[in-house]
Amino acid sequence: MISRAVDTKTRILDAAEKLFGQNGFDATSLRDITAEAEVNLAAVNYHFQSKESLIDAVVARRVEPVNQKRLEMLEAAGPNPTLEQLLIAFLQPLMQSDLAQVYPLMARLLATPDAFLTRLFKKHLSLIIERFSEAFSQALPECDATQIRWKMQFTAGAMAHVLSRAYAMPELMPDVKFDSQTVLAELVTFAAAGFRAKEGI
Amino acid sequence: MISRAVDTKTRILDAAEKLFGQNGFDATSLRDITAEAEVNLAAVNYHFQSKESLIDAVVARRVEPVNQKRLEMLEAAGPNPTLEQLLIAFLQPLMQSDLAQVYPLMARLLATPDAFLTRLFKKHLSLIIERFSEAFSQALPECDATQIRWKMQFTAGAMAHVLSRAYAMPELMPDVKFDSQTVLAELVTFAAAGFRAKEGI
DNA sequence: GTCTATAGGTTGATAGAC
DNA sequence: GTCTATCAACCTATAGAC
Repeated sequence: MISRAVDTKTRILDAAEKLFGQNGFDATSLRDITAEAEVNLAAVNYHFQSKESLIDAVVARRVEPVNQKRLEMLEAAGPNPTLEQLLIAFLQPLMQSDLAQVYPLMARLLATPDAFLTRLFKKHLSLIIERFSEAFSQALPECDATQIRWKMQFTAGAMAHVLSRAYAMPELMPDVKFDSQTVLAELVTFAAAGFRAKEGI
Repeated sequence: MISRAVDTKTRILDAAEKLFGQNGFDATSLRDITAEAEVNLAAVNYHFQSKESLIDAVVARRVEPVNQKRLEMLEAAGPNPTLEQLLIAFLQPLMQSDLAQVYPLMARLLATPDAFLTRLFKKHLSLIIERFSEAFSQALPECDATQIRWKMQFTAGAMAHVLSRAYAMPELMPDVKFDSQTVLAELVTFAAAGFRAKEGI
């Protein structure tokens, strides 16, 4: 349930974030959102102009702080960061446990290749991808730019999959407790080894 | 365009496969499908009972042969397969280039955690997951079952992400040509190293 | 098996009172 | 800013003629 101690605009954002993550963007109607937020239907079109603008606002509210933290951690790692430092700077700001409620939304954004969402994705992430691919290339000078991009895609896909299944995990993996700290460590270990691996199949 | 040289039922499956992959399950209406297939709207409910049954049929037609090939390759690898052999047996049947038209559909299935699709996913993949997790555990005896499951999740996520972006890749990675043979090799190398990596972060 | 026609319900968005 | 009421468009599914 969405807290009533905040203004209408925030309640709409909170409800939309929850339902978009849970059921997807297409399957969530504006009526579902206003019912969850306990606000009037017309309030959505008053505060946001359209459903697409609402999606943009919902995503931007969560992505921008994550990206800022990523760039801060990238900078804090100094001029010659290790591969592990780079992976943590990229993954940790999103996989923090206090963002667990946002995992499903982020997973939808990462894994839904619709035209509008792809545009949104590029708008919010092209700078991050650029900066980190430079850093990865510098950390692995023997690896060409194409290979770096594939390895980043693999890592992002692994992360997206974990985020999308975070809540379903107990069902899919009954004896495995989901703990974001542990999974982050597992993923960093996995991806770091993958980045360092040379061709030879 | 869907070929007219096949029967109505197949034309519906072909059109649905294309549009579900392109625009998602929710965003694709039965009208979209019958228009693309050039058949009458009522034919969908005649040949399939409902939209959910249609989705099931569309998925089953492609997943079952892939799973059969996976089990064949697993068996053909003998009693003591290498990690690389296991990864190829899991990944190659789906990432074959002659299945490129099916990539978007498979990516949607893998990356959409809706209740109905999760049920579909489990129905078609639980046997595969069981068999391969046993085989991975046997190939990496020093790795406990939980870690094996995470590493499989990471690998599946990397694969799903590549499949979902296969057609968008030229746009997201302008100077990288998508070639399923090359990407398969890159992914096997990446994942094999990730599987062998020990904790130590 | 294939068609038309339509029932019955939902959707995003807006007009206009307060 | 918030509400009610409503529009026009869309949806899945089915009944019934051929």
